[in-house]
Amino acid sequence: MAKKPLQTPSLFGHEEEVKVAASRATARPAPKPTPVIEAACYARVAVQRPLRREFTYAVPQRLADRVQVGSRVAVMFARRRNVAVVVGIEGETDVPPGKLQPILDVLDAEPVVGEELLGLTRWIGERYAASWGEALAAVLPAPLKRETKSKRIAHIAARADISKEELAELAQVAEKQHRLLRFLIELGEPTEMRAVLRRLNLSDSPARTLEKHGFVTIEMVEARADDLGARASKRERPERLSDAQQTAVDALTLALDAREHRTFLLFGITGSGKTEVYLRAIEEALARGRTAIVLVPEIALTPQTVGWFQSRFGEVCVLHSGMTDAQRLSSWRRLREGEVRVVVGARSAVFAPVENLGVIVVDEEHEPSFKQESVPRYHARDVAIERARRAGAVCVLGSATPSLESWTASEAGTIDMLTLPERVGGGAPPSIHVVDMRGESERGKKRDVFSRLLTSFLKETLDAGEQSILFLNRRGFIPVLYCPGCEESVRCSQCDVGLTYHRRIKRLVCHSCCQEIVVPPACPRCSRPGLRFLGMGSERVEAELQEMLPKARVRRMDSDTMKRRQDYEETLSAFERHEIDVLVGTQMIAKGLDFPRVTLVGIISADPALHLPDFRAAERTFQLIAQVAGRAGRGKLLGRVVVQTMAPEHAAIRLGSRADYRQFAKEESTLRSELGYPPHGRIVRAVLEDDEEKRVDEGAERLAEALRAEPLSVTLQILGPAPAPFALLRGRHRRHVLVKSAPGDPAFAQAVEWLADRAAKESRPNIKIDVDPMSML
DNA sequence: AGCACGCCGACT
DNA sequence: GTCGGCGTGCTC
Repeated sequence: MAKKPLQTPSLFGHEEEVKVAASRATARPAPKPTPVIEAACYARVAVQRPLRREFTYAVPQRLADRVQVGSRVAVMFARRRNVAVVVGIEGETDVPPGKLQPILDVLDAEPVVGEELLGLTRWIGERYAASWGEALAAVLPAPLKRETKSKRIAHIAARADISKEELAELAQVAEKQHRLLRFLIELGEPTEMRAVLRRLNLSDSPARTLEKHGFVTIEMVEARADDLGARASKRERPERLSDAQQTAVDALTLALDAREHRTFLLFGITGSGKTEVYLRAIEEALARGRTAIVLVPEIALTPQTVGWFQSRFGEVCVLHSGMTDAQRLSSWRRLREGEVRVVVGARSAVFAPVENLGVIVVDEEHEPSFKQESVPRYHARDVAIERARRAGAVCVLGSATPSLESWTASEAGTIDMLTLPERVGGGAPPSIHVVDMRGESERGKKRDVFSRLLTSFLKETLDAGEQSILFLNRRGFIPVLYCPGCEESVRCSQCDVGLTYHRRIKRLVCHSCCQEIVVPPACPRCSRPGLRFLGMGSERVEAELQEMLPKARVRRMDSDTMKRRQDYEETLSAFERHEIDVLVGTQMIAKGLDFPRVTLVGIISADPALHLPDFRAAERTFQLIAQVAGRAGRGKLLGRVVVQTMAPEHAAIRLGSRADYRQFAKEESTLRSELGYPPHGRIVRAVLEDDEEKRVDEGAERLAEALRAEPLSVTLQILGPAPAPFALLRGRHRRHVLVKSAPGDPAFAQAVEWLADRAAKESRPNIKIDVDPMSML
């Protein structure tokens, strides 16, 4: 379908050629040849730049019959050759002829984007303060965003035999190179250079110098990643559904037949059979000749999940971040051709180019990973609802712990609620035990990791030949190195984040920028000795558990031990085969794993999530407890859950442990409404960043002041400027300004517009606009 | 975002 | 005297 340009591009593609030509041209005074263009008509075009407007190009006679709305075209833009998307065709233009440029080529025989996605991307641009072109870029698979076919990216790796002496010498003369090299040695394998440099906040200059001196090798490789096949995980098609499931399926089918848009909240506890409802809804859509999109959180997009859909529907397209560009392109084409009618994927699959959409499922709709944290900062759930609305399709939001936004909408009747109140296939819900850790320290005995109750449960479970999962949302051995002198913890000089001690490498690590330092003998701030380790991370939990239960087969699963996808697969299958008795892990093990022999789940501490500087902290904690608890007793065996906390009276923990969502939603909703937080209002957040503190301070101050002076802000609440929760991140100082509005206040969109314009005008400090932020971090 | 243009400090 | 830092303004 997508046609290649007629003439073969050079080895490096058009961009390079043009760049050379342009830089040569700058030597001469007038680089503009301004030929008179015979225009058949004019095309409005969106480019992938943060310019919130479109540009007009002349359509030459020879291309007139090939230029269509939704086609990709090649144009000169800002003196470079670019791919753009035609968003409109006009008979005339008021662009002065001197500025008008021609369309150079049409890159597709058929438009790549249909009317529906064109409208949707325009909506995204407006809603999320992005340009239409940026929103379109989120839709198109990477290869279609370039004119040349393949993309090569730089990978960097340290030489294998670098000596201690070489490293030590480098540390003396070139600090940046040393930091980079140490990081690469630790990684041990070739890694995408851009990502590494970004992580360490370095330019490519230290990397090039290291290469010149033979410490590292940099090579250009084709983008490539692991293939995510489906695993033979069938889900039997039950002959009968439970009454609640049947009611839900009937409601969805009815809506499908009405061919009108409806959004449903499918509220059902873990194990209540939500997946079967999705599967039936998709069956019904397919039976009516329509198509389906299933969105799941990235972390839940496992071969197992894919398998459920594949075994039921045969051909299913999968879209996820681990795929190569070529794989994504091929999935995309098959969907566009109508060859495959069901797609399962993460966030961006909401843009799958299917026609005649019947149903969009958003599973675990409360998951924060549905919010994209780069431009365009869209929320896939909200985009799904909007897309379904435009397509006259049914949207199903599924969750055991819905976002307060969806819950409130269903209570208000904006969306319809379907409830699955009980577990299908029997299986009693687990018993939940909250342990107040303030009562556990006893005559100097170390009980800060395992309470007496959890200890005895762990022993019993092991003796019974069953499995346990221990959860702690913190990596490392001990998270805090604390100075009693100045009552502060040792923090990263670049990020102002507390450093975590990792025993394996015997160093303090910043979990934000990966910088590592040796443990200082005295407090870096007040230079008094006597630094103390406080608290715990997953590494320490693992170590103490092994000490306590020497016979138990313990495995830790966090981003330190699971560097690659296959590590993850390997550990999970070992756990499934019961070669592991206790799995210790972070966030990674909280979701979606389904093991029938797990009868004990322990949350080592529920508190860290509770203290995040975020108005959703309580909601997150509630969800976490409910989710982790859902891992216990998924089979025939009875499950037990232990939740350890210093704040047992907190609503999130009190109600989370009883899985009383309704009550929690009620209490939390009241708190939010008092403060005007979502869902009782909307937020747009401006984050200002600069490496000079004074500049951000002043910039943030000016921005808040100017916005407050605008007439549009009379109904708005403008908070700040304040230091952002990471006031210093990778060496950049951060401030933020929050704008809150009442629901439905038209001033909200105006404020977004105002901020977007300002962000476009000012480059220092850099301003980022996040509409409906999911996190303040 | 890129990228070119244009104006002030440390090097051959 | 020039190379090169980054502030400013523009992109049909």
